[in-house]
Amino acid sequence: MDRIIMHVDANSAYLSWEAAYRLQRGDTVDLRDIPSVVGGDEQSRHGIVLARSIPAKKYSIKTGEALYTARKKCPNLTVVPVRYELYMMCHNAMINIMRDFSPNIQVYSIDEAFLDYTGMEHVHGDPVEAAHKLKDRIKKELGFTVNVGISTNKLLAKMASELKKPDMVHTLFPCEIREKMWPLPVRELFMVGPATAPKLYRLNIFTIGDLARANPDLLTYHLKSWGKLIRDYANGIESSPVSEDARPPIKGIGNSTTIPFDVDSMDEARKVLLSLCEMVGMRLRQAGYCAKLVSVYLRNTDLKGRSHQRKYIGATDDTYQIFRLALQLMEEMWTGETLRGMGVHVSELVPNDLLQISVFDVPNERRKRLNQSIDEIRMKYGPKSVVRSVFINSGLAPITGGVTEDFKMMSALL
DNA sequence: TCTGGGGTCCTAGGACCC
DNA sequence: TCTGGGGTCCTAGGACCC
Repeated sequence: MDRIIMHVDANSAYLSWEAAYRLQRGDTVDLRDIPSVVGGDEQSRHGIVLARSIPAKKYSIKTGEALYTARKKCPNLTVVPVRYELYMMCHNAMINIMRDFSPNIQVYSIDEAFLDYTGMEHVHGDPVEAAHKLKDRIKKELGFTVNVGISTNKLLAKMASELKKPDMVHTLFPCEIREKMWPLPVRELFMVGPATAPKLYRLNIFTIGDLARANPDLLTYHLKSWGKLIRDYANGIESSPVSEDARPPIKGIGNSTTIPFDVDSMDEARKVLLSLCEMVGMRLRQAGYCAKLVSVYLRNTDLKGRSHQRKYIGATDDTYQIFRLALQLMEEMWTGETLRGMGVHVSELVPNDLLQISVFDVPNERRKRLNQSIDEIRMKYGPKSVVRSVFINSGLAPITGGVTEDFKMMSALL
């Protein structure tokens, strides 16, 4: 029996959410009606476009491009700052409305989720009508629009929700693939990115339909297993379940940052590294894991990145231990060139409680208790409540990571 | 004084073992 | 005198998503 899957996608999420919030607070201008973007802080060199309005799109402003170039395209562009707490609230509110239509929801990202409507016709009626009800309820109650895609699997539902925006319901059932999906540029297929698309062009594959009908051996030869995957997708073949709680265990935790100033001294690099390790360590302990592998990433002023990694004998969740290995890795890798960005990533995670104490581990109750109490204070009073003295007046954030300010909220969701 | 930050999965090549 | 072949682990890098 065919499933019925819906994919709900908030239109220009960050920007719409900010717009809805401002209108609610009495603003008279709707950001969605003017050229506007949500952008990072240029002072700390995080100045890129995170979301754009449809009028901004008309100036060919792209998500991910520098605010500097966006302003060149449109000098009177309105730029508003990011506000993750607001996004989390909007996300939660959207998911809650979705739950009225099915008990089986899979959150895909902050602005997208799947809904398994199979068997729900008896409760809420025809899927297309239900999708309209869902869309209209979100618009009326929350003040922003979504697209809903409907089909028999997650891939097609997602492709459907991308068709025409905003505020639309689309179906893309298998019998509609030829008509609605095959004429689209191949780049618009899920999993065909900026590296794969040019390879396909060279094989004379320009539309999703071209890919669907391409010789499988040719694709395998040029693209290995990737070729088979995207050819299946082009034919609408995909069968993963909408799984709410079977959320796979996390594989790794990482934090990276573009440093507000160029770094050429080991002293500064150490501080940045430490602030990254603070965040990684805290998140690792919060998730209840120890890590076996630590990786350090350096990015120079040409924006070229390199990484260097090493395994522990055993595993750890101690900030200081992570830092020590990370520092060693950085010293081995860094040739002294000017750095613009740095990252720390841990992986090969072992659940805390299953961890076997290796003979190499120095039992360090004192350090463990220290980590614990610092985490507790930070969870309660915010990440800035405990700060290592090296960061005072350093011009650096004592804890570095994209979700620092919202750590409490983000972790509450998970 | 242009280019974020969070993920997952896959592959290539070298080291090493039998 | 000769230069196999399979398997695993490790590391670095690249692909994609939001």
